[in-house]
Amino acid sequence: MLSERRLEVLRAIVQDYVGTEEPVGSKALTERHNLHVSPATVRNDMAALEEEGYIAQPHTSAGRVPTDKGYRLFVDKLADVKPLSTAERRAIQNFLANAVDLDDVVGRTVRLLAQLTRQVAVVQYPSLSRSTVRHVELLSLAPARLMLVLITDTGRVEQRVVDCPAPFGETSLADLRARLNSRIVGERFSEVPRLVADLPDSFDQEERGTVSTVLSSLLETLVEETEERLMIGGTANLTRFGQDFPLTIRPVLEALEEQVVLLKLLGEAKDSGVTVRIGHENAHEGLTSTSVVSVGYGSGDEAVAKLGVVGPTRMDYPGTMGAVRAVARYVGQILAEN
Amino acid sequence: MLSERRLEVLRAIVQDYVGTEEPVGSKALTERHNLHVSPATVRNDMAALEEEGYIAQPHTSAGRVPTDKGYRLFVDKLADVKPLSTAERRAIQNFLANAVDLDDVVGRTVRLLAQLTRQVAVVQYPSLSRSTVRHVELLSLAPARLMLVLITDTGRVEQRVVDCPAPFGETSLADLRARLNSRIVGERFSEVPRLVADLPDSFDQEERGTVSTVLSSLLETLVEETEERLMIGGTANLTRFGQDFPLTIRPVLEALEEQVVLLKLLGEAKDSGVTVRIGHENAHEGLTSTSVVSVGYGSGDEAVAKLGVVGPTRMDYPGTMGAVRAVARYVGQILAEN
DNA sequence: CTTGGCACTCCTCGCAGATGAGTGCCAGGG
DNA sequence: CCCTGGCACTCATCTGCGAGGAGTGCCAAG
Repeated sequence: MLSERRLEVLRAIVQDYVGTEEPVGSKALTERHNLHVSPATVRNDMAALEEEGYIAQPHTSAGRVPTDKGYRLFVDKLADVKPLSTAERRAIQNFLANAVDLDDVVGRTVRLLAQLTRQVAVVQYPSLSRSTVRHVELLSLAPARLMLVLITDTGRVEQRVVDCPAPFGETSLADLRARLNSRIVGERFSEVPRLVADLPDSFDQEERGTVSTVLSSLLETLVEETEERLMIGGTANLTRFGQDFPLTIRPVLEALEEQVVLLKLLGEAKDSGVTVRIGHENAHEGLTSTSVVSVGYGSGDEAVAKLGVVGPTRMDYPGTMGAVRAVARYVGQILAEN
Repeated sequence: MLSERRLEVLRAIVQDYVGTEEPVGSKALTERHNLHVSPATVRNDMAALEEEGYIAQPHTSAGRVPTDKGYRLFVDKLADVKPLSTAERRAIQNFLANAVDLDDVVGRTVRLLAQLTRQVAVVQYPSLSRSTVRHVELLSLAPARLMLVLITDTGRVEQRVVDCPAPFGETSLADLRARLNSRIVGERFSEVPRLVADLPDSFDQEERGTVSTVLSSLLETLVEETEERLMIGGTANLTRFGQDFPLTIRPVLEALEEQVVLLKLLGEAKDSGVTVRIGHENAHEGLTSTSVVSVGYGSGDEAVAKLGVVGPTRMDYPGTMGAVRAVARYVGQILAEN
């Protein structure tokens, strides 16, 4: 186990390195922090920390740099989430409150996060699977062609065209529409399959085919369109990474374009509380020199989606975590108000 | 006026520079192209071209590099759009044909363009203003609360919640829905205001208020949501720019995040034919060292939206123009088929 | 366990000279 | 009149070298 002071040294190293972006030496440490010990002592501590793998030196006779393991210890034990100032909080609330629809909410959230953290922001659209049904609409486009429109409590709309095996009268349609809505409005998506299973039974033989088709299309929408959408922003902040550029930035940009990768990344976050994945903890190859700070957000107690930021492992973790948490909270509020 | 051979020299310079990314000298030119003249002659021509402002040298005793003006002449007079190979065409068709909905079409188009041109691709969603109405749906959410859903012929769906001044019965609602649809289905958006102007008159006094509210909400949707959406991709290709990175790439990434900027950029494109904006011809400051190749696309003869790519001024114009044109054509076909 | 001292490593920076690609100009030839 | 070879000149790039300095590791003493 590391002594109290050694942890203090590690904390100081992380803070300094994040601030200066340069390897930090023993002398600078004693000057900038009140450690009450001499550089030589710090050197011994550093040697121990290096031995344990928390810090490393780029080359002999250079200062030390935290390793992924060092950052991990830092966020787990040494850092407190830094709450935002009230001014910032108010700014967030105002900015989000002006959103006019779901797209706008998500768009504003992305911009906000990117600006606050000066990093790349990723926001997932409220997931269908955890939402509830606000309304289902069936429209007749042609005698044997329907359009199915699904509206969620988070304001999302999904639509899909259904080709029916046989023409379907307006009255039957109205009937189906009414029965469908009475069964599933207000229910969670995951419940829907169970709730509609026996619906075809109550229709005439000849209509049953169409009803089944519509239902399977509905269920398909539920599953398939659970395909999560997301929005990203602040990619320009990647240019602050360092100057050894193309090598670093390229794979990150590539990863950011792969929605699958991002969704997996966000998916790994815990439902509640801020999750931090540091460097090599990220499975994806292009992101081994970045950290991902993510958190779930939702209109109620439960998370309906996640959001987060992607930045260099050398980032201001307390500040970033604070910003991410605060933004998630306010987005949740906004969604709840609709 | 420049002689035939001098134009030939300019063409050779552009081609070589695009290929090698390095200033091209007189000797290399004569070796790599069959100009049938000596380096000394080429030097004279180059001096003349420089005099006219078509090329420039980064510093004395370096090769020449085309200027924006040089590229302009090149694309206007010296370059033929390079058609894609049949294999490429088939690949495009297959890839696009598998799209399941509008989002998917646009998403695939972006990826396709980015991959073909190895540059940043920008695709605008089919614009509402030039589309026609496929269906309007009115749903009752609460006694005095409606949801308005608008479906376009290009598959786009816009929805909006309307708060009514007074409760509105189901029968009146069905009535309004039917009349609305019979008037505007199949019509272009720009026609809608005229077509629905007198609709409130045919309703009872007490319902008129709600009808007007709904209609104005509809018109608002038409105007406001003509707010164009777009999708971009292939930003990772920016890393191929050069190595003087942060300076170049940063403003470009920033510009790409400003939808307004991009929309303006695409908006400047002609409706038909490929438009090329080179370097400083782009109004936006961050894009003065990039070129934008754009083209309109649509399901019929008329363009409903635009798409294009953003890349360094030093780009393969014939190839890029060919790819952009081809992709636009096939996207148009796909949209027409729905 | 802490501290000051000291030798050592090795990165960074600046400078000088060599290299070489590329140019501009000029005089001669078709 | 245009093309061509020759030639001097410019200037960015590369290389090697030495000084400077930050930072370390180790040791012996408090």
